Amino acid sequence: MGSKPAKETVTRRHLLDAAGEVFAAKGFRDATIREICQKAGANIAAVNYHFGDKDALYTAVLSHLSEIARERFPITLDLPPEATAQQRLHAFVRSFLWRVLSSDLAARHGRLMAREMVDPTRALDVLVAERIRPEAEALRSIVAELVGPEADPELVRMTGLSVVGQILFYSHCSPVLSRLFRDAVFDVTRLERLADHITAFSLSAIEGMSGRGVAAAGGGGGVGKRKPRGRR
Amino acid sequence: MGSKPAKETVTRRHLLDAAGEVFAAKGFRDATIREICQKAGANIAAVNYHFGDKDALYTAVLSHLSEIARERFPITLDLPPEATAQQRLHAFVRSFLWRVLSSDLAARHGRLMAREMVDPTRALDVLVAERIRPEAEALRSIVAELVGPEADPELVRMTGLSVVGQILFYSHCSPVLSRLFRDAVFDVTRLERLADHITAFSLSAIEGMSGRGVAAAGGGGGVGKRKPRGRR
DNA sequence: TGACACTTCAAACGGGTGTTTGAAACTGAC
DNA sequence: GTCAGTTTCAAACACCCGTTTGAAGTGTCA
Repeated sequence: MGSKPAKETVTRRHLLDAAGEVFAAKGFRDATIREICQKAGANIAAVNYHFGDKDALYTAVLSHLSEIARERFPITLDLPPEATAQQRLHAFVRSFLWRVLSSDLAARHGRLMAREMVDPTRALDVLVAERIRPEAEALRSIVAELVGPEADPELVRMTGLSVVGQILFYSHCSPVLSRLFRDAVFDVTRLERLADHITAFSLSAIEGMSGRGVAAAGGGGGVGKRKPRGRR
Repeated sequence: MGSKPAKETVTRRHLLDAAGEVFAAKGFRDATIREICQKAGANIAAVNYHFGDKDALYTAVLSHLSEIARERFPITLDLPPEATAQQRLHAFVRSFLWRVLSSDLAARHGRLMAREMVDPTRALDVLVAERIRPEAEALRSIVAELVGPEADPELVRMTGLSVVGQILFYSHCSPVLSRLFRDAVFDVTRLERLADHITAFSLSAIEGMSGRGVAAAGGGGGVGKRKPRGRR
């Protein structure tokens, strides 16, 4: 619990930055303390002095980056509290996509999380408890509102997973994507278009699947392309 | 090119099996030759004698498992050539899901591929060229037929990625899923329901998004929620 | 200045890794 | 039984890793 606040020295910050870079690029195991220290301009013993050991450095990086990602791209971007479920879904997709693909610090968090999901370290348990579960619940409630109150809980769950699956795919498979398509760079407009697509795709799917579709109403902010009142 | 056929001795096969197990469980880097050999009941030098080095063993495992997966779960399961696009999409989703989640040998391939996608080794390039790209093209043509011939190629691409994203998510994030939901086992009926959901979700999305929607017609085999057709 | 706590440093330690080696064991044909 | 070819074996090698150590540097306050 209340461990010491960990004085913010300059070397400590350099180590944190360099470690984020190297861990994101190579993963926990393949990253070496020697490389991290060299990139940080610090001595090999600096990690052990400032953090204790490699594990502690890793979890420090993870929580640091995840805090950055959360405050830069909060799940409910700048939505008013009375936003429609459609708008909230769009905001969710958008913020997640940016967290994971935008080419700044937060993206390191994306790659780190991707690694952690496929090949968990001990840090995943607290990550699931503190970060992932709350946001999964947020998504669940959005989807539940879209699908309708009487919907099968398992349908709601699978639908939510279909949404995040579309998003995380771009993060998890980016090495494959960059090999499949040579124009696989994600600039701002590309990201926005992607967020629009995923949102429209999901809303359209939900609307079509739930015989009636609460989703058909709404019509809030310009989320999808156009919603031509689905045939069914 | 035509390297030697690699005599099939019993030790070689044991090594291949054990390596598949260990590589799938721990990844290339964390897997040790010592553990593989011990599991195979072979001497430490056996890997170098039969395969050359660790890298060669790894690529041998990868190509071995990917061949198994491809022949056990071909993309067009047992469809007749005149099957509708909807049926072909269902078969695609189903075979992919089984490749990745079914709890037999092929699933090792799934975990191995997941690792390879997030954290590529040198083997990924040939994997993309020989295995992934052809199947990506197969999916593209299915989606193109569903979306309509006049559709924007980028829409087709993003839609295809939305489909595989939903599938691979379950493979990539299984450590997270098993922590989020404690009933995260994938038995046969669960898998079938999942395949049905992803197919229905995607078809519904496509139908709703493409103003008209070729998908509306079809009505072929019961692909959506209902599932009359038993297992094979 | 001198005492003190904090931080950095070069060097080494112990352990685990993939790989090599040279001999031993085995196999099957003559 | 002999012998060549193949396969196994225990032991060692060379390397890289995370970590530790004890001394040297650095700034602060009395």
